[in-house]
Amino acid sequence: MPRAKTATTTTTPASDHNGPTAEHVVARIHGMIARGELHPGDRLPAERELCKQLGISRPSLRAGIRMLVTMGVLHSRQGSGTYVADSPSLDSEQLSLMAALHGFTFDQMFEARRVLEVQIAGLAAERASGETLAVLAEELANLYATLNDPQQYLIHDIKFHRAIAAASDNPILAALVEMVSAVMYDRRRATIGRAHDFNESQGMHQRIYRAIRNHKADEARATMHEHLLLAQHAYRTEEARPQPDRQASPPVKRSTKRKR
Amino acid sequence: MPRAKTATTTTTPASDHNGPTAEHVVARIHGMIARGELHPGDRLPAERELCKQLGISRPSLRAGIRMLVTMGVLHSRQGSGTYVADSPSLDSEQLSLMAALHGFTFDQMFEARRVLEVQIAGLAAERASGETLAVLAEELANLYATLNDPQQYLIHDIKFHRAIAAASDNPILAALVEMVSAVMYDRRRATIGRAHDFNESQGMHQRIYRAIRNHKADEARATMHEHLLLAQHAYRTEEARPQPDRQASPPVKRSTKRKR
DNA sequence: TCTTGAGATTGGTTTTACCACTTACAAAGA
DNA sequence: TCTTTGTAAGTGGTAAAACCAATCTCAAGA
Repeated sequence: MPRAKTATTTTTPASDHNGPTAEHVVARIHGMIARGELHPGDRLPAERELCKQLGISRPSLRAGIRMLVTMGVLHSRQGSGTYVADSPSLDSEQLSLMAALHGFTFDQMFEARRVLEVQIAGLAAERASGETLAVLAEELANLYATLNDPQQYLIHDIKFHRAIAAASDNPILAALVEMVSAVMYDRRRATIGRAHDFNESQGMHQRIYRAIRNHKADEARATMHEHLLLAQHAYRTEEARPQPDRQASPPVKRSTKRKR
Repeated sequence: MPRAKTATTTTTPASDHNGPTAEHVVARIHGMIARGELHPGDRLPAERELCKQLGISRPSLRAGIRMLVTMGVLHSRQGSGTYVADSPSLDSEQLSLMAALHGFTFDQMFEARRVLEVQIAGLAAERASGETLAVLAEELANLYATLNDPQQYLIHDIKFHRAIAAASDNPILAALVEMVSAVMYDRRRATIGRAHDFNESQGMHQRIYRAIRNHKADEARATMHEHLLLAQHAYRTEEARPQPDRQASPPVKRSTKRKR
């Protein structure tokens, strides 16, 4: 009878996870941040000193720090110190790994993008300022410049969509888009070479940009919606094309035990 | 160079991270999962053996494993082994920490929820099956049962919204909702005690459930939209109200000066 | 004033050892 | 024969000490 997983989950995770020590470090630093004792850009005390303050060994402290680094809350620089992150960014790798683990389909990814980015385009149209519009225009130009280079075009495609998310002026939504777009990029760059024509895609980008610049929220949403549907269809075409082989190596030792 | 550092855009490249060793472990296991050599529920080789295979020391291996555990891809059980996660779940703690770090406002959280959950309610209405509807109905009943217990009501409120996300049949969207709702819970449980009446909220839940059960997507979306707006307003009221005292967390003291 | 290099400091890695927990299995009891 | 139980092996968790590599500081020298 494993615990019923009280649904509160995560919040104060004395849950399974690792031993309490590493969690203790995370909770402690979490508390320092929540209490306002640590701000973005601040430097933490040296490891050898901090582990004394917390009364734990250095490996344990490092374990906790490593978790926070993985979460994107801290980042360490050898020889310098450990600092509080100054720009919010969710690590996209975990979504990427989950995608590989649980076989997220591309249709699901595009659906998630539609849910997020259609509304975000509307918000961006309502709020975009001169500065964010300039970033958007720059990425639009980069897209034009790389129409004949699929790999580079894909990169700037992602950046364009992220710039729109940033223009929505909601860091939470921007972070979510970053996650989803990262896993998108990971999987699509494998097949992007088989794409044959970005003119249609780029035309949509142009229209989206204009709608945002002119503060036409409805038009921005509608165009983004159409764009994502077309992109989804384009990807299906890429995927259907002959593949340079990607073996799915035979199953290995599946333990299948785990009662848990 | 396993990770895609190319499309990291404006945000910190996340390249610094830790040394390459831990990253190497993550990339290696990521590859094993992507290649289909590891499946959810599988058990990894013992640490002492795995570190020989990878040609690194045990602490380094453990550092990489700890990162994957933090991402929710693996989970370790002392005395038993390390296993591949069997249910997708993004660790919400990182969003929670980012919220504390960068001062996400509640309006931003509710806006993110609207962007996500309104469309998700529509998807749920289109796809909800008998089984998922049963889960929804159960949570609805739990809500009724806890109308007089704010803390419990809040918990089931979150679970109800998560159940809707699950009913959308898109694990990516469900994972995103879990993240956002977790940080929501963390911050609202501090003030939920000051709420005085959940009847309005519960009426909306009832209407949302009915719309989903009857497969009325438009109605589900409209009702969810209205519900989230009302909830946002209700929270503002709670926040403004004097605290009925409940030791809970002391007010944030932001007096500390920052020293770069 | 600018450069430079030595020393101190910091995080990164390894090695070794021990502890706490879990599991499997075989011996003892019914 | 079946059940119980206690031991032993194996697992992840923690700790300590030592060393490596990158960085920073700062004073000596040009």
